[in-house]
Amino acid sequence: MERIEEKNPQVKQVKPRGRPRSFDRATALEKAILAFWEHGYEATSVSDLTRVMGIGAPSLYAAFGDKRALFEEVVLEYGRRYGSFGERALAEEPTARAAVERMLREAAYEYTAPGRPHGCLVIHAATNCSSAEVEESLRDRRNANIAAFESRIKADIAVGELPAGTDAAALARHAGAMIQGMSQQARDGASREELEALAEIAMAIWPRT
Amino acid sequence: MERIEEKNPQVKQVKPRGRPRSFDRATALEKAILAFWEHGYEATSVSDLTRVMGIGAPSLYAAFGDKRALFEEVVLEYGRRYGSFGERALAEEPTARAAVERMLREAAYEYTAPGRPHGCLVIHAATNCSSAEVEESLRDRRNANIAAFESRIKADIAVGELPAGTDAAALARHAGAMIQGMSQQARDGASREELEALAEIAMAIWPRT
DNA sequence: GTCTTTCTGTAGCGACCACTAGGGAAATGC
DNA sequence: GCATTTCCCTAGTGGTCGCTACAGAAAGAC
Repeated sequence: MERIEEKNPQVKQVKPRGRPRSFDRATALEKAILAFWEHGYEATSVSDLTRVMGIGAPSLYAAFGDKRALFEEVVLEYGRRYGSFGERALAEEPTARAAVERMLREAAYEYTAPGRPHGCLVIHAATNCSSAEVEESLRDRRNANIAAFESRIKADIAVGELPAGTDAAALARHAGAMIQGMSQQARDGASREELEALAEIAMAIWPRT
Repeated sequence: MERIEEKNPQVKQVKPRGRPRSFDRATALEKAILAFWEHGYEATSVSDLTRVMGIGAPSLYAAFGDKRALFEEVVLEYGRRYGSFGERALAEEPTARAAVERMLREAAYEYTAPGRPHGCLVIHAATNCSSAEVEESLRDRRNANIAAFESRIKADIAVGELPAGTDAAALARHAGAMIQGMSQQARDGASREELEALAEIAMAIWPRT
Protein backbone atom coordinates (compact mmCIF):
# COMPACT_ATOMS: atom_id res chain seq x y z
CA MET A 1 0.00 0.00 0.00
CA GLU A 2 2.66 2.50 1.00
CA ARG A 3 5.05 3.50 -1.70
CA ILE A 4 8.82 3.59 -1.29
CA GLU A 5 9.24 7.20 -2.29
CA GLU A 6 6.72 8.34 0.29
CA LYS A 7 9.03 7.08 3.00
CA ASN A 8 12.29 8.13 1.33
CA PRO A 9 11.59 11.56 -0.08
CA GLN A 10 15.29 12.23 -0.65
CA VAL A 11 15.46 9.39 -3.18
CA LYS A 12 14.73 10.45 -6.73
CA GLN A 13 11.03 9.91 -7.27
CA VAL A 14 10.48 6.93 -9.54
CA LYS A 15 6.95 7.29 -10.77
CA PRO A 16 4.63 4.37 -10.06
CA ARG A 17 3.23 2.46 -12.91
CA GLY A 18 -0.52 3.12 -13.14
CA ARG A 19 -2.76 6.16 -13.09
CA PRO A 20 -1.56 8.63 -10.47
CA ARG A 21 -3.74 9.68 -7.55
CA SER A 22 -5.74 12.77 -8.44
CA PHE A 23 -5.72 14.32 -4.95
CA ASP A 24 -3.11 15.21 -2.37
CA ARG A 25 -3.13 12.59 0.34
CA ALA A 26 -1.80 14.89 3.07
CA THR A 27 -4.35 17.60 2.30
CA ALA A 28 -7.18 15.07 2.39
CA LEU A 29 -5.87 13.72 5.71
CA GLU A 30 -5.81 17.23 7.15
CA LYS A 31 -9.47 17.69 6.20
CA ALA A 32 -10.27 14.38 7.86
CA ILE A 33 -8.49 15.56 11.02
CA LEU A 34 -10.67 18.65 11.20
CA ALA A 35 -13.85 16.63 10.63
CA PHE A 36 -13.08 14.01 13.29
CA TRP A 37 -11.82 16.72 15.65
CA GLU A 38 -15.07 18.64 15.40
CA HIS A 39 -17.64 15.86 15.42
CA GLY A 40 -15.86 12.80 16.84
CA TYR A 41 -15.42 9.33 15.44
CA GLU A 42 -19.00 8.16 15.49
CA ALA A 43 -20.78 11.31 14.33
CA THR A 44 -18.43 11.74 11.36
CA SER A 45 -19.82 9.52 8.60
CA VAL A 46 -17.87 8.29 5.62
CA SER A 47 -20.02 10.45 3.37
CA ASP A 48 -19.14 13.46 5.57
CA LEU A 49 -15.49 12.52 5.10
CA THR A 50 -15.67 12.10 1.34
CA ARG A 51 -17.43 15.47 1.10
CA VAL A 52 -14.89 17.47 3.12
CA MET A 53 -11.94 15.57 1.66
CA GLY A 54 -13.23 16.18 -1.85
CA ILE A 55 -12.84 12.56 -2.99
CA GLY A 56 -15.08 9.59 -3.70
CA ALA A 57 -15.59 6.74 -1.29
CA PRO A 58 -13.52 4.19 -3.29
CA SER A 59 -10.59 6.63 -3.35
CA LEU A 60 -10.83 7.04 0.41
CA TYR A 61 -10.84 3.30 0.98
CA ALA A 62 -7.96 2.75 -1.45
CA ALA A 63 -5.82 5.47 0.14
CA PHE A 64 -6.58 5.01 3.84
CA GLY A 65 -8.14 1.59 4.38
CA ASP A 66 -11.42 1.70 6.23
CA LYS A 67 -12.92 4.37 8.50
CA ARG A 68 -11.17 3.05 11.58
CA ALA A 69 -7.73 2.95 9.93
CA LEU A 70 -8.27 6.50 8.70
CA PHE A 71 -9.17 7.56 12.23
CA GLU A 72 -6.01 5.97 13.63
CA GLU A 73 -3.93 7.82 11.07
CA VAL A 74 -5.82 10.99 11.94
CA VAL A 75 -4.99 10.53 15.62
CA LEU A 76 -1.29 10.03 14.85
CA GLU A 77 -1.10 13.04 12.58
CA TYR A 78 -3.11 15.13 15.05
CA GLY A 79 -0.57 14.20 17.69
CA ARG A 80 2.26 15.39 15.47
CA ARG A 81 0.65 18.60 14.26
CA TYR A 82 -1.49 19.77 17.19
CA GLY A 83 -1.23 17.55 20.25
CA SER A 84 2.47 17.47 21.01
CA PHE A 85 2.77 20.62 23.11
CA GLY A 86 2.57 18.58 26.33
CA GLU A 87 5.37 16.21 25.37
CA ARG A 88 7.39 19.15 24.12
CA ALA A 89 7.00 20.96 27.42
CA LEU A 90 7.99 17.78 29.24
CA ALA A 91 11.10 17.37 27.09
CA GLU A 92 12.27 20.98 27.04
CA GLU A 93 11.48 22.43 30.47
CA PRO A 94 14.00 21.93 33.27
CA THR A 95 11.45 20.88 35.93
CA ALA A 96 8.14 19.03 36.06
CA ARG A 97 6.51 22.11 37.49
CA ALA A 98 7.73 24.32 34.66
CA ALA A 99 6.58 21.70 32.17
CA VAL A 100 3.07 21.53 33.60
CA GLU A 101 2.82 25.29 33.84
CA ARG A 102 3.88 25.68 30.22
CA MET A 103 1.58 22.88 29.07
CA LEU A 104 -1.46 24.43 30.72
CA ARG A 105 -0.63 27.88 29.39
CA GLU A 106 -0.16 26.54 25.88
CA ALA A 107 -3.35 24.49 26.17
CA ALA A 108 -5.27 27.72 26.76
CA TYR A 109 -3.95 28.92 23.42
CA GLU A 110 -4.16 25.65 21.49
CA TYR A 111 -7.68 24.78 22.63
CA THR A 112 -9.12 28.11 21.49
CA ALA A 113 -7.10 28.69 18.32
CA PRO A 114 -9.26 30.27 15.63
CA GLY A 115 -9.88 28.38 12.41
CA ARG A 116 -9.97 24.93 13.95
CA PRO A 117 -12.15 23.01 16.38
CA HIS A 118 -11.82 23.93 20.05
CA GLY A 119 -10.53 21.52 22.66
CA CYS A 120 -8.53 18.34 22.20
CA LEU A 121 -9.29 15.56 19.71
CA VAL A 122 -7.76 12.88 21.93
CA ILE A 123 -10.04 13.87 24.80
CA HIS A 124 -13.30 14.21 22.90
CA ALA A 125 -13.28 12.36 19.57
CA ALA A 126 -13.82 8.83 20.88
CA THR A 127 -16.41 9.34 23.60
CA ASN A 128 -19.87 7.81 23.17
CA CYS A 129 -18.54 5.47 20.57
CA SER A 130 -20.09 2.19 19.49
CA SER A 131 -16.63 0.70 18.96
CA ALA A 132 -15.06 -0.07 22.34
CA GLU A 133 -11.62 -0.47 20.75
CA VAL A 134 -11.59 3.08 19.41
CA GLU A 135 -12.64 4.45 22.81
CA GLU A 136 -9.96 2.42 24.52
CA SER A 137 -7.17 3.49 22.19
CA LEU A 138 -7.70 7.16 23.05
CA ARG A 139 -8.22 6.41 26.71
CA ASP A 140 -4.85 4.64 26.73
CA ARG A 141 -3.30 7.72 25.19
CA ARG A 142 -4.76 9.98 27.88
CA ASN A 143 -3.62 7.73 30.70
CA ALA A 144 -0.16 7.35 29.15
CA ASN A 145 0.21 11.13 29.13
CA ILE A 146 -0.64 11.30 32.82
CA ALA A 147 1.80 8.48 33.55
CA ALA A 148 4.54 10.38 31.71
CA PHE A 149 3.98 13.42 33.90
CA GLU A 150 3.93 11.25 37.01
CA SER A 151 7.34 9.75 36.28
CA ARG A 152 8.73 13.21 35.51
CA ILE A 153 7.44 14.47 38.85
CA LYS A 154 8.94 11.46 40.62
CA ALA A 155 12.28 12.24 39.02
CA ASP A 156 12.09 15.78 40.39
CA ILE A 157 11.30 14.42 43.85
CA ALA A 158 14.28 12.06 43.63
CA VAL A 159 16.71 14.90 42.93
CA GLY A 160 15.17 17.16 45.60
CA GLU A 161 13.58 19.55 43.14
CA LEU A 162 10.25 18.78 44.83
CA PRO A 163 9.69 17.99 48.57
CA ALA A 164 10.11 14.35 49.61
CA GLY A 165 6.49 13.84 50.67
CA THR A 166 5.01 15.07 47.40
CA ASP A 167 2.21 12.89 46.00
CA ALA A 168 3.45 12.51 42.42
CA ALA A 169 0.42 10.53 41.23
CA ALA A 170 -2.03 13.12 42.54
CA LEU A 171 -0.08 16.02 41.02
CA ALA A 172 0.06 14.27 37.65
CA ARG A 173 -3.61 13.37 37.77
CA HIS A 174 -4.41 16.95 38.64
CA ALA A 175 -2.57 18.16 35.56
CA GLY A 176 -4.52 15.65 33.48
CA ALA A 177 -7.83 16.67 35.00
CA MET A 178 -7.04 20.34 34.38
CA ILE A 179 -6.17 19.67 30.75
CA GLN A 180 -9.38 17.71 30.29
CA GLY A 181 -11.44 20.31 32.11
CA MET A 182 -9.90 23.10 30.05
CA SER A 183 -10.64 21.19 26.86
CA GLN A 184 -14.26 20.75 27.89
CA GLN A 185 -14.46 24.42 28.84
CA ALA A 186 -13.06 25.38 25.44
CA ARG A 187 -15.73 23.28 23.76
CA ASP A 188 -18.35 24.93 25.95
CA GLY A 189 -17.32 28.39 24.79
CA ALA A 190 -14.65 29.58 27.22
CA SER A 191 -12.27 32.17 25.75
CA ARG A 192 -8.50 31.98 25.63
CA GLU A 193 -8.23 34.59 28.40
CA GLU A 194 -10.57 32.60 30.63
CA LEU A 195 -8.53 29.43 30.08
CA GLU A 196 -5.31 31.31 30.76
CA ALA A 197 -6.69 32.51 34.07
CA LEU A 198 -7.63 28.92 34.81
CA ALA A 199 -4.13 27.68 33.97
CA GLU A 200 -2.56 30.30 36.17
CA ILE A 201 -4.57 29.67 39.32
CA ALA A 202 -4.36 25.89 38.84
CA MET A 203 -0.61 26.04 39.50
CA ALA A 204 -1.29 27.17 43.08
CA ILE A 205 -1.64 23.53 44.12
CA TRP A 206 2.05 22.85 43.56
CA PRO A 207 4.18 22.70 46.72
CA ARG A 208 6.14 25.82 47.59
CA THR A 209 9.75 25.41 46.54
CA MET B 1 -50.51 12.32 26.78
CA GLU B 2 -50.02 12.87 30.52
CA ARG B 3 -52.80 11.69 32.74
CA ILE B 4 -54.36 13.74 35.50
CA GLU B 5 -53.73 11.24 38.27
CA GLU B 6 -50.03 11.12 37.45
CA LYS B 7 -49.78 14.77 38.38
CA ASN B 8 -52.19 14.64 41.34
CA PRO B 9 -51.26 11.43 43.13
CA GLN B 10 -53.23 12.46 46.21
CA VAL B 11 -56.48 12.33 44.26
CA LYS B 12 -58.16 8.93 44.31
CA GLN B 13 -56.93 7.10 41.26
CA VAL B 14 -59.70 6.87 38.69
CA LYS B 15 -58.64 4.14 36.34
CA PRO B 16 -58.29 5.14 32.69
CA ARG B 17 -60.61 3.61 30.14
CA GLY B 18 -58.58 1.30 27.88
CA ARG B 19 -56.03 -1.41 28.32
CA PRO B 20 -53.59 -0.52 31.09
CA ARG B 21 -49.86 -0.18 30.46
CA SER B 22 -48.13 -3.49 31.05
CA PHE B 23 -44.84 -2.02 32.36
CA ASP B 24 -43.82 0.41 35.08
CA ARG B 25 -43.01 3.74 33.49
CA ALA B 26 -40.57 4.86 36.21
CA THR B 27 -38.66 1.58 36.09
CA ALA B 28 -38.36 1.79 32.32
CA LEU B 29 -37.16 5.40 32.60
CA GLU B 30 -34.51 4.36 35.10
CA LYS B 31 -33.22 1.75 32.65
CA ALA B 32 -33.11 4.42 29.94
CA ILE B 33 -31.10 6.68 32.27
CA LEU B 34 -28.47 3.99 32.75
CA ALA B 35 -28.29 3.30 29.00
CA PHE B 36 -27.89 6.97 27.99
CA TRP B 37 -25.53 7.55 30.91
CA GLU B 38 -23.23 4.76 29.79
CA HIS B 39 -23.23 5.19 26.02
CA GLY B 40 -24.46 8.73 25.38
CA TYR B 41 -27.33 10.01 23.26
CA GLU B 42 -26.07 9.04 19.84
CA ALA B 43 -24.61 5.63 20.58
CA THR B 44 -27.76 4.49 22.40
CA SER B 45 -30.15 3.27 19.70
CA VAL B 46 -33.88 2.91 20.09
CA SER B 47 -33.49 -0.84 19.81
CA ASP B 48 -30.91 -0.70 22.63
CA LEU B 49 -33.47 1.23 24.65
CA THR B 50 -36.36 -1.14 23.98
CA ARG B 51 -34.14 -4.07 24.94
CA VAL B 52 -32.95 -2.69 28.29
CA MET B 53 -36.35 -1.18 29.08
CA GLY B 54 -38.02 -4.49 28.28
CA ILE B 55 -40.73 -2.99 26.08
CA GLY B 56 -41.54 -2.77 22.39
CA ALA B 57 -40.82 0.25 20.26
CA PRO B 58 -44.51 1.31 19.96
CA SER B 59 -44.85 1.24 23.76
CA LEU B 60 -41.74 3.42 24.10
CA TYR B 61 -43.05 5.97 21.62
CA ALA B 62 -46.51 5.98 23.21
CA ALA B 63 -45.13 6.47 26.71
CA PHE B 64 -42.23 8.87 26.10
CA GLY B 65 -42.67 10.49 22.68
CA ASP B 66 -39.61 10.13 20.46
CA LYS B 67 -35.98 9.39 21.31
CA ARG B 68 -35.17 13.04 21.94
CA ALA B 69 -38.12 13.59 24.29
CA LEU B 70 -37.12 10.46 26.19
CA PHE B 71 -33.58 11.79 26.49
CA GLU B 72 -34.82 15.11 27.83
CA GLU B 73 -36.88 13.31 30.43
CA VAL B 74 -33.84 11.16 31.24
CA VAL B 75 -31.74 14.29 31.79
CA LEU B 76 -34.35 15.79 34.13
CA GLU B 77 -34.73 12.60 36.14
CA TYR B 78 -30.94 12.12 36.21
CA GLY B 79 -30.67 15.62 37.65
CA ARG B 80 -33.14 14.76 40.38
CA ARG B 81 -31.76 11.33 41.28
CA TYR B 82 -28.01 11.62 40.67
CA GLY B 83 -26.91 15.07 39.57
CA SER B 84 -28.16 17.35 42.31
CA PHE B 85 -25.28 17.08 44.77
CA GLY B 86 -23.75 20.30 43.48
CA GLU B 87 -26.92 22.34 43.90
CA ARG B 88 -27.48 20.75 47.28
CA ALA B 89 -24.00 21.74 48.42
CA LEU B 90 -24.62 25.25 47.15
CA ALA B 91 -27.91 25.49 49.02
CA GLU B 92 -26.85 23.92 52.29
CA GLU B 93 -23.24 25.00 52.91
CA PRO B 94 -22.62 28.33 54.62
CA THR B 95 -19.91 29.53 52.22
CA ALA B 96 -19.05 29.16 48.54
CA ARG B 97 -15.77 27.59 49.50
CA ALA B 98 -17.41 24.97 51.68
CA ALA B 99 -19.94 24.29 48.92
CA VAL B 100 -17.24 23.72 46.29
CA GLU B 101 -15.20 21.59 48.66
CA ARG B 102 -18.22 19.43 49.46
CA MET B 103 -19.24 19.21 45.82
CA LEU B 104 -15.81 17.99 44.71
CA ARG B 105 -15.61 15.50 47.55
CA GLU B 106 -19.06 14.14 46.77
CA ALA B 107 -18.24 14.05 43.07
CA ALA B 108 -15.37 11.68 43.84
CA TYR B 109 -17.92 9.36 45.42
CA GLU B 110 -20.77 9.86 42.93
CA TYR B 111 -18.62 9.49 39.82
CA THR B 112 -17.21 6.13 40.91
CA ALA B 113 -20.28 4.62 42.58
CA PRO B 114 -20.49 0.89 41.87
CA GLY B 115 -23.45 -0.47 39.94
CA ARG B 116 -23.86 2.51 37.68
CA PRO B 117 -21.89 4.25 34.91
CA HIS B 118 -18.92 6.32 36.02
CA GLY B 119 -18.73 10.07 35.52
CA CYS B 120 -21.52 12.53 34.85
CA LEU B 121 -24.27 12.12 32.26
CA VAL B 122 -24.62 15.88 31.74
CA ILE B 123 -20.93 16.17 30.91
CA HIS B 124 -20.59 13.18 28.59
CA ALA B 125 -23.91 12.01 27.15
CA ALA B 126 -24.32 14.70 24.49
CA THR B 127 -20.79 15.01 23.09
CA ASN B 128 -20.15 14.00 19.47
CA CYS B 129 -23.81 14.23 18.72
CA SER B 130 -25.37 14.69 15.30
CA SER B 131 -28.14 16.81 16.82
CA ALA B 132 -26.76 20.24 17.70
CA GLU B 133 -29.80 21.01 19.86
CA VAL B 134 -29.16 18.06 22.16
CA GLU B 135 -25.52 19.07 22.54
CA GLU B 136 -26.50 22.64 23.28
CA SER B 137 -29.07 21.75 25.90
CA LEU B 138 -26.49 19.95 28.03
CA ARG B 139 -23.86 22.61 27.38
CA ASP B 140 -26.32 25.20 28.69
CA ARG B 141 -26.78 23.10 31.79
CA ARG B 142 -23.04 22.92 32.41
CA ASN B 143 -22.56 26.64 31.92
CA ALA B 144 -25.55 27.42 34.13
CA ASN B 145 -24.00 25.40 36.93
CA ILE B 146 -20.76 27.37 36.66
CA ALA B 147 -22.72 30.63 36.62
CA ALA B 148 -24.54 29.57 39.80
CA PHE B 149 -21.23 29.03 41.56
CA GLU B 150 -19.93 32.34 40.28
CA SER B 151 -22.82 34.30 41.75
CA ARG B 152 -22.47 32.43 45.04
CA ILE B 153 -18.77 33.34 45.15
CA LYS B 154 -19.60 36.97 44.37
CA ALA B 155 -22.04 36.99 47.25
CA ASP B 156 -19.30 35.78 49.57
CA ILE B 157 -16.99 38.51 48.29
CA ALA B 158 -19.70 41.10 48.91
CA VAL B 159 -20.07 40.12 52.56
CA GLY B 160 -16.30 39.89 53.11
CA GLU B 161 -16.22 36.11 53.36
CA LEU B 162 -13.72 36.18 50.49
CA PRO B 163 -11.05 38.87 49.79
CA ALA B 164 -12.18 41.85 47.74
CA GLY B 165 -9.87 41.18 44.80
CA THR B 166 -10.99 37.59 44.30
CA ASP B 167 -11.68 36.61 40.68
CA ALA B 168 -15.10 35.02 41.12
CA ALA B 169 -15.43 33.96 37.48
CA ALA B 170 -12.06 32.20 37.47
CA LEU B 171 -12.79 30.42 40.78
CA ALA B 172 -16.16 29.23 39.50
CA ARG B 173 -14.69 28.13 36.19
CA HIS B 174 -11.98 26.27 38.05
CA ALA B 175 -14.62 24.37 40.02
CA GLY B 176 -16.38 23.52 36.75
CA ALA B 177 -13.16 22.40 35.09
CA MET B 178 -12.29 20.24 38.09
CA ILE B 179 -15.71 18.59 38.05
CA GLN B 180 -15.40 17.93 34.34
CA GLY B 181 -11.84 16.70 34.67
CA MET B 182 -12.82 14.41 37.55
CA SER B 183 -15.72 13.03 35.52
CA GLN B 184 -13.39 12.29 32.61
CA GLN B 185 -10.89 10.70 34.99
CA ALA B 186 -13.64 8.53 36.43
CA ARG B 187 -14.55 7.38 32.94
CA ASP B 188 -10.89 6.66 32.25
CA GLY B 189 -10.65 4.37 35.25
CA ALA B 190 -9.60 6.56 38.20
CA SER B 191 -10.65 5.18 41.58
CA ARG B 192 -12.64 6.96 44.24
CA GLU B 193 -9.52 7.43 46.36
CA GLU B 194 -7.66 8.99 43.46
CA LEU B 195 -10.52 11.39 42.80
CA GLU B 196 -10.72 12.26 46.49
CA ALA B 197 -7.03 13.13 46.49
CA LEU B 198 -7.71 15.27 43.44
CA ALA B 199 -10.61 17.06 45.13
CA GLU B 200 -8.52 17.75 48.20
CA ILE B 201 -5.50 19.28 46.50
CA ALA B 202 -7.70 21.24 44.10
CA MET B 203 -8.98 23.34 46.99
CA ALA B 204 -5.49 24.79 47.49
CA ILE B 205 -6.24 27.42 44.87
CA TRP B 206 -8.77 29.17 47.12
CA PRO B 207 -7.55 32.37 48.80
CA ARG B 208 -6.41 32.03 52.39
CA THR B 209 -9.15 33.23 54.72
C1' DG C 1 -72.69 -10.24 26.69
C1' DT C 2 -71.25 -5.85 23.25
C1' DC C 3 -68.98 -1.39 22.41
C1' DT C 4 -65.28 1.69 23.16
C1' DT C 5 -60.71 2.83 24.46
C1' DT C 6 -56.03 2.05 24.99
C1' DC C 7 -51.95 -0.70 24.81
C1' DT C 8 -48.90 -4.33 22.62
C1' DG C 9 -46.53 -7.21 19.00
C1' DT C 10 -45.44 -7.88 14.23
C1' DA C 11 -43.80 -6.23 10.47
C1' DG C 12 -42.00 -2.95 7.73
C1' DC C 13 -41.30 2.10 6.21
C1' DG C 14 -37.67 5.35 3.92
C1' DA C 15 -33.11 7.04 5.08
C1' DC C 16 -28.71 6.52 6.18
C1' DC C 17 -24.68 3.60 7.62
C1' DA C 18 -19.90 1.54 6.21
C1' DC C 19 -18.32 -0.50 2.36
C1' DT C 20 -17.42 -2.46 -2.56
C1' DA C 21 -18.04 -4.63 -7.47
C1' DG C 22 -17.19 -3.40 -11.99
C1' DG C 23 -16.25 -0.69 -16.01
C1' DG C 24 -14.03 3.14 -17.95
C1' DA C 25 -10.07 6.64 -17.51
C1' DA C 26 -5.28 7.93 -17.17
C1' DA C 27 -0.80 7.09 -16.43
C1' DT C 28 3.51 3.91 -17.43
C1' DG C 29 6.53 0.34 -20.05
C1' DC C 30 7.46 -1.61 -24.31
C1' DG D 1 0.89 2.00 -31.46
C1' DC D 2 -0.42 -1.67 -27.52
C1' DA D 3 -0.50 -4.02 -23.02
C1' DT D 4 -0.33 -3.25 -18.19
C1' DT D 5 -1.18 -1.04 -13.96
C1' DT D 6 -3.60 1.82 -11.02
C1' DC D 7 -7.20 5.06 -9.98
C1' DC D 8 -11.94 7.14 -10.16
C1' DC D 9 -17.06 7.13 -10.85
C1' DT D 10 -21.48 4.99 -10.82
C1' DA D 11 -24.26 2.38 -8.63
C1' DG D 12 -25.15 -0.38 -5.80
C1' DT D 13 -24.68 -4.22 -1.32
C1' DG D 14 -26.70 -5.80 3.26
C1' DG D 15 -27.43 -3.74 7.66
C1' DT D 16 -29.08 -0.57 11.04
C1' DC D 17 -31.18 3.83 12.09
C1' DG D 18 -35.54 6.26 14.11
C1' DC D 19 -40.11 5.61 13.64
C1' DT D 20 -44.99 3.86 12.62
C1' DA D 21 -49.37 1.32 10.30
C1' DC D 22 -52.11 -2.14 11.54
C1' DA D 23 -54.36 -5.79 13.81
C1' DG D 24 -55.20 -8.17 17.92
C1' DA D 25 -55.36 -8.14 23.13
C1' DA D 26 -56.97 -6.33 27.51
C1' DA D 27 -59.25 -3.30 30.24
C1' DG D 28 -63.82 -0.23 31.55
C1' DA D 29 -68.79 1.31 30.33
C1' DC D 30 -73.22 -0.19 29.48
